[in-house]
Amino acid sequence: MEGPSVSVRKGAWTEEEDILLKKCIEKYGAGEWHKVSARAGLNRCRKSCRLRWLNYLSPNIKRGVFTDDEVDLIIRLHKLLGNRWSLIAGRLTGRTANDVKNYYNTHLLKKNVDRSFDLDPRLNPSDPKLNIKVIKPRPQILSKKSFPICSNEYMKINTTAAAASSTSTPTPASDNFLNENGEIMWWINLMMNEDETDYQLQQGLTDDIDLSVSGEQTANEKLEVIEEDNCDSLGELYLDDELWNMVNP
DNA sequence: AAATTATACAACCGCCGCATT
DNA sequence: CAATGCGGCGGTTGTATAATT
Repeated sequence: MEGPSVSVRKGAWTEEEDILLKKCIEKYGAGEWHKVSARAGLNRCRKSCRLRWLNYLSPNIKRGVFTDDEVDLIIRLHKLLGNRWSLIAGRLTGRTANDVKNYYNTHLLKKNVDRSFDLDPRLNPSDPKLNIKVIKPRPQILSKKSFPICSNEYMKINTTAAAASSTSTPTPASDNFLNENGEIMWWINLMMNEDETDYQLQQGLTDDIDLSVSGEQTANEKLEVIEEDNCDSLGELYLDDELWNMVNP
């Protein structure tokens, strides 16, 4: 069970609290968050301490405006991974998951939705008759339970190695990252090889939609057509009832 | 200049997976 | 096997600040 028996401080952190937390982390290291409040002399819960350190006080954090490259990477990774903010942040040096999430929600999401509605009058969210369903792409395989090697550390190590090796002799991305079942961990490959993008983006949609093949048209062929007409630049599919039934009979 | 609205982002909450007991 | 506690995550909220009316 969680939850303190006595009331703990909430809300914005003071400079004094920040100093206490910093000193504590410097002395004991980041971790054992349940001990931090006692060690630091703070009346804060473990989660609050952890969040404050990871999102604000840690010296590794990069602050300031997102560069064009970072924005581009966020868009591409979100298209692939969906709202896996920690995973996305893991590819952006110094950026936290909270930063990326906030940036996406405030800068990219709104612009994206607005642009989609401009382009297609069917996509007016205020019209209940349309019953628009927003399909956010998600990866096929990401569970740490199923594939423990799927972690930020794993990606950091292996993508770096792959990037280094690919500079001299480019190899197909599908050769680079396989899980223990021999399946392609394509979302990692994509980060290394943009040539694979189109194919993998299609694959990225299959987690949310039943793509059982029926008739002559394969699921991916169906998706290609649907995606072309209904997927916005950030990878979210907007389906009305007719299209929804088509891909999810 | 004041009031209102929009934006940005720090922080909280509830849930989950995993390890330990 | 169940209960418990922990770290971690994503969704959401609260609030300070900026922009607009």
